[in-house]
Amino acid sequence: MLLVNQIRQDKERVLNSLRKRNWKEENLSVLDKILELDDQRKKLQTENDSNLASVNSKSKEIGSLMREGQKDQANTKKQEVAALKEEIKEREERMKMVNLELTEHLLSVPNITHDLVPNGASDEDNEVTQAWTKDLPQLPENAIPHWDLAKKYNLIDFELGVKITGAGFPLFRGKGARLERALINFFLDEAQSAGYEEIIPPLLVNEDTARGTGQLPDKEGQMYYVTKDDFYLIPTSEVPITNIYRNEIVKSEEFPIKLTGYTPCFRREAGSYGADVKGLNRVHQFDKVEIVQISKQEDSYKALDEMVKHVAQLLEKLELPYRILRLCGGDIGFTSSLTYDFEVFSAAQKKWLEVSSVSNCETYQSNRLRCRYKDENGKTKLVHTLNGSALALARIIASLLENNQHEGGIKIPKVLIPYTKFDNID
RNA sequence: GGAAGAGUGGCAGAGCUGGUUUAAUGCACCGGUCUUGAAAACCGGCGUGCCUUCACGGGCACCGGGGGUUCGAAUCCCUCCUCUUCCGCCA
Repeated sequence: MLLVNQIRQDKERVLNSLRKRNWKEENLSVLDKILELDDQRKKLQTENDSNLASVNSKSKEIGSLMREGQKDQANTKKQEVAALKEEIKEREERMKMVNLELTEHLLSVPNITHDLVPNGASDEDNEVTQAWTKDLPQLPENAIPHWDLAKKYNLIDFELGVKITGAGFPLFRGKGARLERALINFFLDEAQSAGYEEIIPPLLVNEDTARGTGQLPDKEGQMYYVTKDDFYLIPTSEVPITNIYRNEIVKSEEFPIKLTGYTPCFRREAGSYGADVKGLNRVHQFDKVEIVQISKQEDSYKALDEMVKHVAQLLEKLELPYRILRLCGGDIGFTSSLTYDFEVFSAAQKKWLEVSSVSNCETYQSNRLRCRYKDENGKTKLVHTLNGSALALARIIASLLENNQHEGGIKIPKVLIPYTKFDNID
């Protein structure tokens, strides 16, 4: 959520950002509406505070009058207070309405985009900032897509997943399960070497937490919800991990904060059907190792670069062909200022699959989280929050299986062999 | 799940028979005096959010969350959450 002051002081920038996100001109007036509501809010509060102050002082007077036994005068004062209270009640009612409407509008405004974010309407307009310049893997004509490979080598059983739960809940077994676990451990070890502290967070979160990172209210339908206890299944470990710092004032010596965590991720993916959901391309439950950084405002883009390099290096080590995209205004997430996506080439499907998304949310999340720090002048500032996948497992497995298939099975990349304890799947 | 007790500012800890305590005191922390330097001692500062002010400053709210009683609530009532202890159940 943006601060009203960001809109007030830098309205042009916010407007340009909304245009970059392809907002219709007629919807841009929401900013004026916000400023107007904020003015109303301030006016109401000033009036109300002075009434409250007057109630406070009169109550004190009543106290001393009572002690002196001046009952009549006290009663007169009491009546004055009663009148004020009527007014206060009425005004607070209005303040509530104004605040509600103000928040509602603020929530509808996405984060301000970074200048580097390219214009564009959809994922086709994303800017390739690092293309794959070497040859793409060439597979023979009869190359097998990963869902068939998974079946052939008994690595993943999609039908059993359906039986046990439903579509989109794959069951890993044997070397498939082992490969999954190998990747998790490999990613966690790499993150640890890069200075990230490992976290194993709860997989269910409460409403405050879901609100903190911006999943609520607008992405409500994307999360699984446990009605009996009002918990949400996490769509990514970014949610519980970033919320560690909800309502905190971070001490400056704690920076840089670098956290990593492996968790399963649960996504309802309501409304997405079709070719893309085949196999592991889009599932309701998948494993992911996430990296999170919480930084001072001036350090966040350095941190973003560092995270991008970290992810790139993982893909290098896995020997997977990848490219890096800078998301355009039409594709970038609501809460992000600047996002880099990583896509891996899955050679049998002949498709680029998104395996990581690294974002700087600047103060958009921290405003909601109320996560702050003191700068060198002792001024309280909102932190910048960053998160990135390092990496999402399902699609990595998909491309690993497809790209590394050969006559005698599926070859395991060298870095993983210490983890899998086998070098080939057959 | 049942019973009892408790939740106060970074920590400790008073207040909890409602009104000069709208939060004492100690520790920690920051600044100063003293000192060659340090310690000790002394003096001062020391929460968050919002409103107002060019500024100095002033005001409002917050004592686990929410609601209520009252002229006035940390203090009384209701409700939820959390923690501790005991019982039950259970990896």
